[in-house]
Amino acid sequence: MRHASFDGAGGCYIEAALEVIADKWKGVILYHLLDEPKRFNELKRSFPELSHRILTRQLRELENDGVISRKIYPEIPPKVEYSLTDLGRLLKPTLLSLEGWGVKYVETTRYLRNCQLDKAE
Amino acid sequence: MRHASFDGAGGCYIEAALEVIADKWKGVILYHLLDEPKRFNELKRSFPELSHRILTRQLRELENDGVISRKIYPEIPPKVEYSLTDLGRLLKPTLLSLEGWGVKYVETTRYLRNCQLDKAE
DNA sequence: TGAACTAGTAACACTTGTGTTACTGGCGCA
DNA sequence: TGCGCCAGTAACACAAGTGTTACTAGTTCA
Repeated sequence: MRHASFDGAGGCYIEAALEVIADKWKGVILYHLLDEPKRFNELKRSFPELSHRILTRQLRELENDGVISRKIYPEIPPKVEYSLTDLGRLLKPTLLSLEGWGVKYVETTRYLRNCQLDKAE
Repeated sequence: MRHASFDGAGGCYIEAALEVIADKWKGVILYHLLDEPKRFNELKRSFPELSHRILTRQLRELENDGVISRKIYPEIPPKVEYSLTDLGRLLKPTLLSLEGWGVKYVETTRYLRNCQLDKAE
């Protein structure tokens, strides 16, 4: 499903961006990394519903896409820290913009839902 | 996979926003509607790889989410026009921000790809 | 001694999303 | 008469994404 190339026609860059951040957990993972690096289990604790395995994969994909970097401390027990790369940090305004719209969306649909309830009664 | 509710904790609003716009074609469809309403087949012609059926479904879902509206002109042959709702128009800065980051992402990864080629040679 | 911590990997099942094909009906045109 | 236009729907196949379970190794703590 990945595009091999992007010529920028017709909003292709939007597709490119969404391919990177739009998987189920990636947006939220990036959001949690916006301000500070986090360790693997630190992230895992942030998302109790997210399994070990899936977190690993999402992190690995984000790493391959160049938006986060993985730093391994050669300690026992192992310590691995995930942080945004320069490219990842550029996502901050975009993510905040998404969040802002998300608030409006949730408010609006909640309103619409209430309206439908009103009609139903 | 849809969330029933969003309490806003930990970037949940980002998830909410992504659930609306992040399906394969939705970002691009919205992008094409940013400036003017479009007819069904007009959109279809913009995406030759996108099948009739899929376009219908993506449009229907966007409509259910309240970001686009569907206006039927009772003519023969039928005319159906899709345009952004108020909520949809609020997405404009977000989509442009995504596009901007997409450009940087594509440039960066192209650069990285070149580097790997350099190494391989 | 055995459990829990760290950060993983491998094999598999399940769910969702995407796409294909064939069909609808009223009209214009050759 | 038969084709294409318009905007769809229905039934189905297939690919991708998500999630579950069981496993790894070295260390610390009870």
